[in-house]
Amino acid sequence: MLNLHTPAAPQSQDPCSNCLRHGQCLGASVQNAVRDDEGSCVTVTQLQRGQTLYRNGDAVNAVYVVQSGALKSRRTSVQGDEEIVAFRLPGDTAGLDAIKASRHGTEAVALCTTRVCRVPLDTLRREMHESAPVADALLADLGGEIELLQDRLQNDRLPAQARIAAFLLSQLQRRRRMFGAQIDHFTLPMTRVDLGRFLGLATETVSRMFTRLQADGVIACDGNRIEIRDDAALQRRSQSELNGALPQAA
Amino acid sequence: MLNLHTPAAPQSQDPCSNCLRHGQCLGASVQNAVRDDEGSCVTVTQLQRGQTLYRNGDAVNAVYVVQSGALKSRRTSVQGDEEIVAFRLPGDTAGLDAIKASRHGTEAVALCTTRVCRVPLDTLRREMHESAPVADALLADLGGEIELLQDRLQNDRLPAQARIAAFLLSQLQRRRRMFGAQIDHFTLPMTRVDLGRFLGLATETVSRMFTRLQADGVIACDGNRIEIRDDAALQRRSQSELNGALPQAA
DNA sequence: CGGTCATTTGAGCCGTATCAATCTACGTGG
DNA sequence: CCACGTAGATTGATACGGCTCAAATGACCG
Repeated sequence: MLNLHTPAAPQSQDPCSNCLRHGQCLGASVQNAVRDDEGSCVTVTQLQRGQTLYRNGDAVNAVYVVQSGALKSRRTSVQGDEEIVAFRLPGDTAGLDAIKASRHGTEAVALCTTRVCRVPLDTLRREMHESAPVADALLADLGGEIELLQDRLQNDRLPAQARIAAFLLSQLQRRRRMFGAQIDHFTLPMTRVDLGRFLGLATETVSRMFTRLQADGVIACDGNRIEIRDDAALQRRSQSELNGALPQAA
Repeated sequence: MLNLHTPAAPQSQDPCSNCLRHGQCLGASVQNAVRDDEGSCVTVTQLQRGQTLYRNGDAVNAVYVVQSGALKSRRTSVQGDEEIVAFRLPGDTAGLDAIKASRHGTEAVALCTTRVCRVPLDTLRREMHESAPVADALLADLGGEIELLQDRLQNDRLPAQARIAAFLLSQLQRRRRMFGAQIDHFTLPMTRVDLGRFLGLATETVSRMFTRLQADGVIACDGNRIEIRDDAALQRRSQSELNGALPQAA
């Protein structure tokens, strides 16, 4: 019951100054395009864990770029249970999935303390015509969303262990792009329950796969703190080669 | 081995005149926008069953709107087997999934004799800035692709019978939008094998589900000719209510 | 007429869901 | 400070849905 809806008051000044990805996102390109004309339309908001950014059925007034923290975009299935469409990490844009419809078909909820950069939709639509960089950034984000969903579709057809392995690899790569290629451990912002709802697996299965990957020495983990001990083995398992644990010659 | 690559020579004249959806697609809005300036950049091409429109790795030079017939957009999974991302029916746009990357990540193959309307990508990108209708049509198509993939993700988590039921309903609705609400039968352009690769089911499972739906009187079918005998029952089964066959009192 | 491809049906097995129990961490109120 | 309730995580036992393997049939085509 901790879904306080109202986000904290937006902070002014340069919205990109505190962003983990300043200047490399849809929000930044809009901000740059607008700056010439008038004041800032792009505002920054902070959410606490569990707070909702927008709900299913809300009018689509803006899209949101994650600056720090993490969101989950969720849907409710016909049977009434939660399905997680995507996790949004810094640099990702949430809300684009409703750019066709006038109302959101998903909800966005903060997984931890999260800063987002709010881009009004009318600004976006206007600047898309005025500014080539904005148009490019928008098309890139939309195309990225499509690629993401296609990859997810493929992933959902792999056996459970491969889904987990592929997920961990994608998380690892995200951190590496952000913090450097030497990173080999990180903290997952989501629970096992969320992970199950994202990957289409029962929570118990998720847990069992983590246990197995640990037992085989591929990863080490303490709660949500994950250490990748064997990249290559994880890679093999993500392609459902089940012999990923053995020390292989060539 | 019947993948003759070269499509038939494009036909000139008004590209929309023979289209099942003339004037209501991305191609038409581009055509209208361009017509003012210069000659037509939008060309029509006919494909035979099995012909490839574009391949994985090809440079993305254009997107294609289906005028009549049907395409499948396919990918190859890490294990090397075909996965069908989407079927493209008249009015659908193929090739948008690569709008971010410079090369296609999917292949498009004709399921039967198919006419497509080719829209060059540079024209599209240019007119997107010049013409609001083009921008709107493009955003709508991209948003539609995202919605489609999200729906597919949900569908892939339902039991086999529900996936088939939901698929048949979606096909039925497509025909009804095109030919009228009284339609209750149609011919599927794809094989059971394709359907399995689309829905993430073994061919045998697809076949068994068709058999069961027939035995229960929900549908009748002769090969790919499908008749929907009980809309409501199909609807119930698409939500994995397994009692869909019984005659129900409210 | 023989080859290939699509479809259907049956038998058996395997992976994952489900059900159930336990354990921990955490926050709340007595 | 402790008793309690709640939520997440882990582990085991069992059931079942769909995949795999196998075989038979029919349609189409060279």
